[in-house]
Amino acid sequence: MPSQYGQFCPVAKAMELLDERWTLLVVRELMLGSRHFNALRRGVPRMSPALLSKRLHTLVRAGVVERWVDGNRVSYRLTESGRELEPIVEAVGRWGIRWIPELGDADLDPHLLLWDIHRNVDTEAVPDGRTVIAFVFPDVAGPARCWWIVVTGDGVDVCDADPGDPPRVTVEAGLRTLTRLWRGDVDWAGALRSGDLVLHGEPQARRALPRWLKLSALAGTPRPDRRAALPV
Amino acid sequence: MPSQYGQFCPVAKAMELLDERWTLLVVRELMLGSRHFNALRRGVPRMSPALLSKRLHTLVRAGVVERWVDGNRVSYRLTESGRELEPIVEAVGRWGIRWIPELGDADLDPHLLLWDIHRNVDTEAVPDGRTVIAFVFPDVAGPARCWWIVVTGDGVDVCDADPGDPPRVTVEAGLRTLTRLWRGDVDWAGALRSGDLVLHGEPQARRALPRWLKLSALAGTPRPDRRAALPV
DNA sequence: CAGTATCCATTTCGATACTG
DNA sequence: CAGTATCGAAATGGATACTG
Repeated sequence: MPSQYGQFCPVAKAMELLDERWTLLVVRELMLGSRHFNALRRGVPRMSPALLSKRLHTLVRAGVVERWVDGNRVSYRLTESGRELEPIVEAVGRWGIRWIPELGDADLDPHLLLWDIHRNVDTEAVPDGRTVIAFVFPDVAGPARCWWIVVTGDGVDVCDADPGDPPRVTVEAGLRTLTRLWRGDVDWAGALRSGDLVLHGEPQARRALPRWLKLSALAGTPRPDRRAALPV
Repeated sequence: MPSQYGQFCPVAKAMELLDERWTLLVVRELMLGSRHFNALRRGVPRMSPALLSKRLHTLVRAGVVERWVDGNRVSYRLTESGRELEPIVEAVGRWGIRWIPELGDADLDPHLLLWDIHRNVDTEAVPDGRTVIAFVFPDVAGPARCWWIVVTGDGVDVCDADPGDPPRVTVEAGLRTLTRLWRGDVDWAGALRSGDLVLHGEPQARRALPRWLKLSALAGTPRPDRRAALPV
C-alpha cells in the first residue's frame, strides 16, 4: 500500500497513488497502446519485472487499470479513471520538455529511442513495399551502435541485426543529437547544419525522411523564451 | 538527488523531480500563497521540518522555487517554472476528487480543515465588525473538538481556544461530514438534511453562513456519473 | 508469455532534540 | 523564525533466478 499523507486534499489523495516511482510511466505506456506485460517492459526497460508487476496490481486495485484474461493471454488496459489521467500525463510532459531540457548521459538510450521512433513512423508517407532505414550512432560502442527500422505493409519493426535489404536511407548521428531531434529540442535543419547528423542515400529519399519519421508528440511544445529571462 | 529513470522522455524527466513524496504538496502550498517556512509547515503538518527543508532545497536547485532573504526573514516563492506547475496541480486535484472519493479516518484532520476553511472565508460577505464562527466536532475528543474562526476588518484567524465573544453561528458536525462538505462531496442542503450538520444561532446568520464560508476550489468539479457505469 | 520468489544494499523518513 | 543534527525503523527496489 502506498504511504499516506494523512490529508483529505484531493491532490494529496491522488498523489498517494501517482507519486509512487514508475507509476506514471507505466500509465504513459498504457496510453501509448501497450497491452501486455512484456510490451510494457519494453517501454520501461530499467524497471524490474517484480516491480512492474507490483505497480500493475496497485493500479488495478486503485481502479485505474483493468486486468483482462482471455485464454492464456493477459492484457492490461486503462479504465475510464485511467484514461482521465491523460491530461495529467500531457501536462507533466509539456512542463518537463519546457523546464527540464538538459539530458544526462544516463538519460540516453538507443533502444528506447528506436522503440519510440518506430512507433511513430508515418506509414502513409513511406513508399509501398519494403523500406529499410538504418541508424548508426558513431559514439555508441558495441551492438547498440547500428539499428534498422523495417517498414512493410504489415507494420513497422525495429531490429538490432541487419535485416539484409540495403537501407533506403542511413541516419548517422550522435545518440544525443538524434534524441534531441526526437524531442524537438533541435529541428532537422539545425541537426543537419551542425554536421552531427548526416543522411546517406538517394537525395529524394533523404529529403523525404523527415516526413517518414514523425517526432515526439511533445516536440512542437513551445519552449520558454530564455532571452526574456535575461536582464536588459 | 532524486533517483533517475534513465529515460529521455519528458514525462520521466519531470517525474524524477515531481514524484518525490511531498513535493507536489509543497508546491500546492506555495500556490496557495504560503511564503515562509513555518507557514508552509502548517499546510503539511505531518512533514518533518528536516524533510521540508530538503524538498525546498531540491526545488530551488531545480529552478522551481526561489529562496529570498530580506533582512533576517526568509521567504520562498515559485519561479516562472514553478507557476507553470499550476495546470498539473489542478489536473491532479480534479482527478483526485473525481476518482478517489473515499476518505480514511487517517485523512481527517480538524486542524488542517479549519486552516483550509479559514483561508477561504469570503470577508466581503461577512458583516463588518467582529464575527466569530464556532465549530464543534462531537466525534472528536480532546482539545481538537472546538474551534473558532474570527473575522475582523484586519483579516481572518483560526483559534483553538475560545476567543471570548459569543459566536454568531455555531457549526456542529461530524469531522467527516464537514470535511466532505468542504470538498464538495456533499452540499449544504444534503449535510443539513442528513442531520449530521446542525447550525446554531440567529436564523438570518445561519442562512448567511454558506456565503461566508466558501468551499474548496475543487468542490464544484463534476463527479463521474456512477449510474452510467452500472450495467443496464 | 507472464509473471513470482528471494535477498539484501540502499534509501527514506519520522521522531526528537537542538541552534543562531 | 528558520531551520539543522542525529538516529534508528521501515520501506524501497535492484539483481538474479526461477516457474507454470
